[in-house]
Amino acid sequence: MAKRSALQRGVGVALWRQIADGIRQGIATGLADETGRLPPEAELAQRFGVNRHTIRAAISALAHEGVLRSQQGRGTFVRRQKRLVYPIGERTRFSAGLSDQAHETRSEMLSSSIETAADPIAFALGLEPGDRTIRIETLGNADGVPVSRSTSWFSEARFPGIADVYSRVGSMTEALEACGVTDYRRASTGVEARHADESDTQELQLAPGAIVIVTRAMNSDLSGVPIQYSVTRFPADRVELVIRGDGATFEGPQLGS
Amino acid sequence: MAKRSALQRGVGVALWRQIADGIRQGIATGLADETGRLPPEAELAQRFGVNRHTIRAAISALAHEGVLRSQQGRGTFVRRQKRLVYPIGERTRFSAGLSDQAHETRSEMLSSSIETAADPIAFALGLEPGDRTIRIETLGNADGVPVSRSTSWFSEARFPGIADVYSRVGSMTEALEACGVTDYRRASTGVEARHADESDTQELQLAPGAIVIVTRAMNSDLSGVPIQYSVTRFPADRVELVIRGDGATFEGPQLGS
DNA sequence: CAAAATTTGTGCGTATGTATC
DNA sequence: TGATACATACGCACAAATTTT
Repeated sequence: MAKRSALQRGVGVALWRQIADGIRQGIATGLADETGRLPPEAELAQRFGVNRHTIRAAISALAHEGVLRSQQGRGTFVRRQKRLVYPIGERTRFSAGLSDQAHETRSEMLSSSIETAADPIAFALGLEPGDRTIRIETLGNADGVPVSRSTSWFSEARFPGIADVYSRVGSMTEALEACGVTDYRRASTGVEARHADESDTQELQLAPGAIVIVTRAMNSDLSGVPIQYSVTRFPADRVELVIRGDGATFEGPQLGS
Repeated sequence: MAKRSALQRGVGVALWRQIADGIRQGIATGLADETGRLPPEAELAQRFGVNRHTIRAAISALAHEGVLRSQQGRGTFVRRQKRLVYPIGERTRFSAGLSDQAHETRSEMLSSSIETAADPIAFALGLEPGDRTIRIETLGNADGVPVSRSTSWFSEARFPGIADVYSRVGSMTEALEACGVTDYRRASTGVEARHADESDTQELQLAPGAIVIVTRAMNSDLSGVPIQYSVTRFPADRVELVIRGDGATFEGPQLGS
């Protein structure tokens, strides 16, 4: 077993939170045994070099977050084990990529509105500043757990009723089909990562200090005309992106975790 | 300007660090003016709703980190403004993608070693467990700032002298060429994000609590035979990935930052 | 079935870090 | 600069639930 990375004091991040992140990370790399049971608090305390109270604070945070569950006398157990793999490629779609990894995947529309296109979005969609766009907010679930939170823009002139259709069918692919787009492609995807802000922690049910992966995506129709610009936030501890993989993913080593 | 996200007390992350992260994020979205000057501390204190001491602690941390520089009587200034865009596609290469964004990009070999292939890497490279691999550690720089930290594995049988060649030429593409690989393609890329650990903070010169984007990549030759497996860590506040973009990237809105 | 060992839950005192005023 | 309040972390002790002997 590799030596656990050293904790740092006095850097503005409490030890219990660093440990919570360490445990969360460790779960993916064999910290818990095959039954999902974590080592006892005393052992974790020794391994991390802290007091048992500090371990308990970390576990308490993860339990509150739904990652762990403790039982007096029995131990502490992992609730969810694996990360979802979200494939990104020319034919990226929400449900198609996840349906084989979870029992139930659902994309739900939260709200929609009409906006005057500001500069960057107008440029991305090939509109004039001042043209009207439809903005749609969606939440992606896998087995009841939020795994993505998207904001999408469409040209209102081209897709006037897309919000209504989408709210009924719950699938972007089907909604676009109903608007005359038989097929579309992912033209480009930007990827960033940052700390979750307040809206992330609420909408994705995250712990404060959690990490979100942010993608900015352009979808175009087959003739290359942009049809959709969207910004999506993924919880970094529940989702992993895979680019141009055929769905298979190697379980490579983590390196420094 | 969107309302700044509320700070939270008692969540294991000190206010000054939350603010430091907020400022770091805000720099990318117009917190500083065109000269790179930040609003005065008093104004920041009011905007974040904290005492000026707390703002000073945040600025001090960012200054120590090299992001800001304060001058008595003049103000506080941003040192680096934009994030590097690291393109990922079929023909992903290090220097080619960055050379137009920085004056000097360099990839430097830190060390190399010979390892017996463990399960996941052997599988990824199409080797038998027990076959020998060459492991190469590299650091990517752009204008003197670390922007990537990679660990790569190759089959020793196929590329016996690749470490020596690479350490001389400083380019993976050229090193592979010298070993008979005229061209190669990125077969798949896995993307995750996590907090920086101790080795990240040292090797990439990051602040504790910073975020790293981790990619796990497979490169194959033109006949589809895997030749390289690598794990790369990028500082999330210095680098942004773009997938299958032609290099152009839209400056879309950040949404919740 | 009973006793011992294991493991989580709780209480208290103290020292230090964080944030305000 | 101090004074104050709260959060964080430690150390020790013991209670309660569960498993093992």
